[in-house]
Amino acid sequence: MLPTPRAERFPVNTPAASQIFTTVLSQGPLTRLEVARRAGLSAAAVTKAVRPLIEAGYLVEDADAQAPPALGRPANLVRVDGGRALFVGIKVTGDEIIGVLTDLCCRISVARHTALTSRDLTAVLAAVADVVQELRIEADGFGAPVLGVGIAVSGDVDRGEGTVRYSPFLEWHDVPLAELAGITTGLPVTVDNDVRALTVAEQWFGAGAGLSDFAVVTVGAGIGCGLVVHGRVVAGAHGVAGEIGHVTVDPSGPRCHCGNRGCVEAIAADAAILRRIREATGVEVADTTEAVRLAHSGVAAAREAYARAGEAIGRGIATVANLLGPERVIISGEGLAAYDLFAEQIRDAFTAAAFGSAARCDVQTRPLTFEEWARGAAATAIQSFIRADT
Amino acid sequence: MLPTPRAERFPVNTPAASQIFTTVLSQGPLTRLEVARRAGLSAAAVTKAVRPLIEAGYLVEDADAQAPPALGRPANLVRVDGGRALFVGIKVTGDEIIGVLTDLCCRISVARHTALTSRDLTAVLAAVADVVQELRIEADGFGAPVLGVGIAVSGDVDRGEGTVRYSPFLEWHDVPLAELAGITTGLPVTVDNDVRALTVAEQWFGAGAGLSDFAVVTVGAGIGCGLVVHGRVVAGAHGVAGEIGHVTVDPSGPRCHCGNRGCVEAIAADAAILRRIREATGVEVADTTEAVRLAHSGVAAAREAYARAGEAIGRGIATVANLLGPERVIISGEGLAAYDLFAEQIRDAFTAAAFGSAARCDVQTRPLTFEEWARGAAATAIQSFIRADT
DNA sequence: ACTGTTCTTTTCCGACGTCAATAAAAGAAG
DNA sequence: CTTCTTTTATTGACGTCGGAAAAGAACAGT
Repeated sequence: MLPTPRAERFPVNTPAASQIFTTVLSQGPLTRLEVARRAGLSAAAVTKAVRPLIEAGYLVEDADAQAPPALGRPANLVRVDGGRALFVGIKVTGDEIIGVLTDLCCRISVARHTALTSRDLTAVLAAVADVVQELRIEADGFGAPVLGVGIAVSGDVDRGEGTVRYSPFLEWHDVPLAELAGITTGLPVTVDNDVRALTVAEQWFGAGAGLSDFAVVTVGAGIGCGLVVHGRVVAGAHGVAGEIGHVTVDPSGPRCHCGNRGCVEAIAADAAILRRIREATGVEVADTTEAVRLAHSGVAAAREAYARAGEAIGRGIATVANLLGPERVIISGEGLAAYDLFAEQIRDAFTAAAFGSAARCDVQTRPLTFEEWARGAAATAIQSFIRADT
Repeated sequence: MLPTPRAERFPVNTPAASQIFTTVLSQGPLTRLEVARRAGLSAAAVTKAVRPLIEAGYLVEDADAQAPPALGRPANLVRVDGGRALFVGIKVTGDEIIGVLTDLCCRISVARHTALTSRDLTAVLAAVADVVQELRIEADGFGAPVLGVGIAVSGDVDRGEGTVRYSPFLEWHDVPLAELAGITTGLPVTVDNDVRALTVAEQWFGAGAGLSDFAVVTVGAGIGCGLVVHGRVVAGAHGVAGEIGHVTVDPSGPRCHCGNRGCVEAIAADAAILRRIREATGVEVADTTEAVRLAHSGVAAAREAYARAGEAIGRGIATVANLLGPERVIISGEGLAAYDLFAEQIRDAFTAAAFGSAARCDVQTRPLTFEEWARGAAATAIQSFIRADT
């Protein structure tokens, strides 16, 4: 977001034009008329907005257009030329930095993992700069410029300011990360919360494309949730939003690190599942892979732990659906590796707890590799580049 | 919303102008410069938008401006002339119709209650027409035209279409109420869900003025919730939203009419409190007035029922705060008559269950008479008249 | 009276998007 | 093969909206 020297700028500033570009970006190849309809504009406006974008190389006409049973003049499909520009997305965790290089359509071409030896700001900054530098070298092979960097951090992040207000994992307070990383990398940097970044990726390049109200629920080490309401990601007045992990599902349940009992996260997060298996069997379980294996081999305690987790998640999703009435909920995260172990419970608990037609909400799952978190960061960088506030 | 013959129209159509008017309407008398700041526009735009509105009589310059310690040219305050136009708000319940006459600033001048003998559509329509007619006669005394009617109905209402999709109390399905009532009254009619209407009233004329993210929680016969996110009332993709009443707070709690156990509504709604007192004491309690009396006179079972209700409400509010991070939550409804009986529990449960800085959310209470529901309906009519989609 | 300060208005101008008309590109009909 | 119909894309004129900048207005000190 910072003014970085000689950075290439998107050749469009009007709200309508950036909305048109966004529509093409997220809703695949479209005819100009169809773009006009979906963006609520006239066909003329689309024609006028599209031309400079084609000239600048961001849009192309799809020559090999599939011709649906057409009457009248055949339509010319317009799509984004993903290869026109590249972006870097970075996910910072407590002990690792994951970087990806994506094109303008947020397709990953290269990924890099780097272990983090220290959580000091300077160490993280250096590691980030290293990863960005490596990916820029890779980028040379693609013949397109890298136009921005997105960094995703868990915790309380002010994207507008580009600061990390508080990160429990990194133990940072009020770090102006966008500015600092902008200096070390020489590129425009966008910083956002990791779950919100993932939500942006779904909104523009995933299962949320074209929807104005949906939710993303991540299952894994923690239980997170990104919300899109009225077409915009919810940020929360005080930096807190989407804390589905701390919705109470059982006041007499296990204690959560937040101090309450029976939070979704205290039942369905990886550590909670491992703990429950240990408490039931007395056997220490190393990691989730092991836990999944146990469950699949029929160990009752493991199966039961996953069933309870599924029920908690389903209830949490129902709570979101009851309050916001989203069109769709996308369940994602590393925890989905065990999806078959709790899919049924999620669905049953959701259906039972959803009120009235909130149950008509479409609940989907989407597998998630760890690089997807970094891809979310890239999505925020793309969003900032286009500077669409939608 | 229907095109009604010779209805007076608001002399403004541009988004900026209606936003300017809305800002003045909801944020009291303001200087033009201050309006510009809050609306994110230039001072010139405000001057240009304000003039025709003053000429049409909707705005006036406040002559008796309080002059704060001023340096430089004194500011001219602009405010809405409430007396310029009148609106009718109607709340339809299962057995009563409440109508109010308000001015443009949504201040009630007259109220009318009419018992409903039948829930048939024709009977309700006739009663609505009667109430509107009576209020229009009253309106003659104020020398201002009645410019619209708002009707609030509980259930699934499509405000855009002006239809009641489903109302459990009235047993209506897909009734085009706005159109029908428009014919019988000869005025433009807006139909909306009752809780959302109340939320609009708070957003424009109440404790939500100027906020872009807040929630209204109503406590009484049911537990409802209206949400404003990104400056707009949440309607829900399937007509369901804000169902805080069916957030589960205790999976082993009392059964709720929705089929689940331990919903907020199953613990904190009027009937739930009465039932709990009856089950604990064996004494049949007639109504909430009686229940409050018992609690005030020290009957332990009654006090405990209210305490539990407060805890459930506080947890429900915390759930909203954790998911959406609103700036403020406004607790309202007839149930507040017993506020002193559960205020402490609401606050404690909220503080305990709110995650991190979500607890910084400002929780307020606002007493609510039954006419306020009708006032909410009037607010939707005013909103439609100005046709601001904000 | 003059200056400084702040609010308000005016004038000018560029930009944006719609309207309506026109061109383009097919298949269908004769 | 020509002409018509249908649908999509483009063009240019036009009106409008809102911003920038400058001028004006209204007061308090000095």
